[in-house]
Amino acid sequence: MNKKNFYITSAITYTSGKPHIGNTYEAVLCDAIARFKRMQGYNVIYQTGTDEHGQKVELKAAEKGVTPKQFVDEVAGVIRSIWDLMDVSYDKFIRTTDDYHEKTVAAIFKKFYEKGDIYKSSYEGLYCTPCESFWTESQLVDGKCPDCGREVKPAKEEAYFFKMGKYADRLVKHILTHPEFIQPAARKNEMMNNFLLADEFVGKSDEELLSAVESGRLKTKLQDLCVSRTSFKWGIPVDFDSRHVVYVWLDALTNYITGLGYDVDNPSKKYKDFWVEPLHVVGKDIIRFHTIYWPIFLMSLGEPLPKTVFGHTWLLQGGDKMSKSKGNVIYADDLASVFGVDAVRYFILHEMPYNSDGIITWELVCERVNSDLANTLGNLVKRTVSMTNKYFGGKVAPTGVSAEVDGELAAVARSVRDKAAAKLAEYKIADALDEIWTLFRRANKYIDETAPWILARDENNSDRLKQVMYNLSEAIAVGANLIKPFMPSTCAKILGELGVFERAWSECDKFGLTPEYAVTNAPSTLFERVNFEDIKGKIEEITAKQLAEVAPAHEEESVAQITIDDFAKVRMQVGLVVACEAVKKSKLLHETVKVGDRTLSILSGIAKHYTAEEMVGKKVIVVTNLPPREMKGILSEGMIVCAEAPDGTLSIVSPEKDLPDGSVLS
RNA sequence: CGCGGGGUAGAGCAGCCAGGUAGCUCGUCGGGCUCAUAACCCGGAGGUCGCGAGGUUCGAAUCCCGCCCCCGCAACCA
Repeated sequence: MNKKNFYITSAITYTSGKPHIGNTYEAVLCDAIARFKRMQGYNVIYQTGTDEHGQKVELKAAEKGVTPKQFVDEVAGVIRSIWDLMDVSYDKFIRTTDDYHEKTVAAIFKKFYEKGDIYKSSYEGLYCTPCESFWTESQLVDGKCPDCGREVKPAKEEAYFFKMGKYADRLVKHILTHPEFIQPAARKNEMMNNFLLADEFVGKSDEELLSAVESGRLKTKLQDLCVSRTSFKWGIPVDFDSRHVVYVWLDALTNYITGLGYDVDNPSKKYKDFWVEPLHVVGKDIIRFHTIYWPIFLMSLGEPLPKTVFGHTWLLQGGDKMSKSKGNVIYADDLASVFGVDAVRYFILHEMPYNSDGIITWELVCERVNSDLANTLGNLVKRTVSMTNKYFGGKVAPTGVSAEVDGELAAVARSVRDKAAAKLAEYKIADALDEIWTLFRRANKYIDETAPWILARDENNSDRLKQVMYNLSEAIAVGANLIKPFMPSTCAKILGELGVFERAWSECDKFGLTPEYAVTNAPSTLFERVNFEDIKGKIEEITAKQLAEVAPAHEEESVAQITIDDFAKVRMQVGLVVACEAVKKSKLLHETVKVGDRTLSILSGIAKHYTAEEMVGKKVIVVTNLPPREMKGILSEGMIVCAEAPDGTLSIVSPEKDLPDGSVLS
């Protein structure tokens, strides 16, 4: 009776605003895995939550005129309500502002310091005082602060650093010897080559790397990490130096153990029981933090490393990243209001390819839901229940009058459980769902093969017909049990229609188990078909609402006023593009522009918007008194003026009348 | 010569690691059926598997070499 323990976490969601469908996907993905494991008999703790500290939160709160705490309370509430709406069965919802978390993080930081893994030094860079930000040389715009355009000056800021290098060899060795640590495996190379290995080791085989580690020859490019900040206050104070707050990533990552009751001196029983082979599910963009910094923090604490960090791909809106200013953000609650919670869960779990990003559009959701849920599954259940009522008053039991096709159906039903489980073990959720759907498809086919309506014409076939109807219910029951982790309420609904209870995992590969089915006499429609044309109006409303929310924000942007003299400093002239070519491996075009009697070489980042050929012959506006600057080894002697739409589309600006090049703007 | 992923039917993907009749879902066309939600079942059309009449092989989507294109990250966008 020793049930195995299983600990799974999603990343905690940053509380800067309402989570979109992509964020929600992660919570639902973890939920499906957690539910599946529970069904298989594990004791599961699934932890999710919110990441609430940091400068961005502080700024957003100030904008709204509330305290950071008030701000995160509200957003955390929204996030949690969406998780709840989506039936996310988390066991623990942690907030990084929870008192035990803050206390433990401060203690961990102190332990690192006492151990000598954290040391005090200073961060040097160019500082913009009003913005309280450090910038590097290359980030500056025109030698000034990229945010506010004011002067920056060299400055030193006191900060604490973590000695990452101390653990680099051990980490590389762990990655090399634990292939399951970074999943999908393709991500391993990315981490090694980009962040860990020094250049001369990139591309070497695992064997060579391993021997280099063993003999102490391995070099890495892992730098010490700055783990404290003094530029803002909204964070966990360093307890022995209260001017500093703990770096948000150190704060956030430790949630995985503080939520279990980890304590530097006296870890809880729960922690010891569940921090065994934890699974972290995270977006592919933050794999780096979870496979480099987090394991190193754990090594420093002397704790075991997670078994697997699974980096899932993203859900993209029509191939683009979602953004409010494009009005194309899709939220789980909007989708659920049209399609229902389980339909949305099904879509996001099913539509996510393993290796590449998935695509979501309202139209794709519509197609998928109609086809897989309304047609294949919903209609199957409905026709089965209807016929059972029509022919047998709703009650069927096995009669033993079988045919060869019965065996085929039963074989599929018996094999589905393990096939789905095998896919799920590799985190191939979409494939697991497909396995289950083969059973529903097979059942639809079985109806055609047995043609119950023909059997019903002859009283002598009654026992055969009864067996057929029983087999159908049984096949549906098996499938319904297996979709529980993915669509919990649909599972319950179907079993309700059939008038049976859930079965145990050990019985999900059995066929013919139920003694009798007594189906409902009023079959319901599980999933309504949705006509895409009918929801277009609703989608437009949602888009309009988003755009309306964004528009005022743009107007509020305070743009510093300038004087007419300031404006006069900028010399803009009409130019004629006489030649143009694309610059390789960049989004730059290299134009040769005739401006009066001068000919300028100009680079502009517009290759995504204009081809080199179409630029030739265009009249453009050029800023001609900028200092020349070199990019990609080519000198740029001016700037072509462009207008940018909210969605990022760029347009060059041309004089409305056909003025000669060299004409001056004023 | 930055790093990584990808290019397979109109769309979205699997197959590639362990070479051997090119597969799935949707769409489309035709047929069947009538229990059911314009559903369900069957069949057809549609693919030079990015390019190189390249290499290895009896045999390459799959392994090797060269090239092109797309997408992330990085850089850059005067």
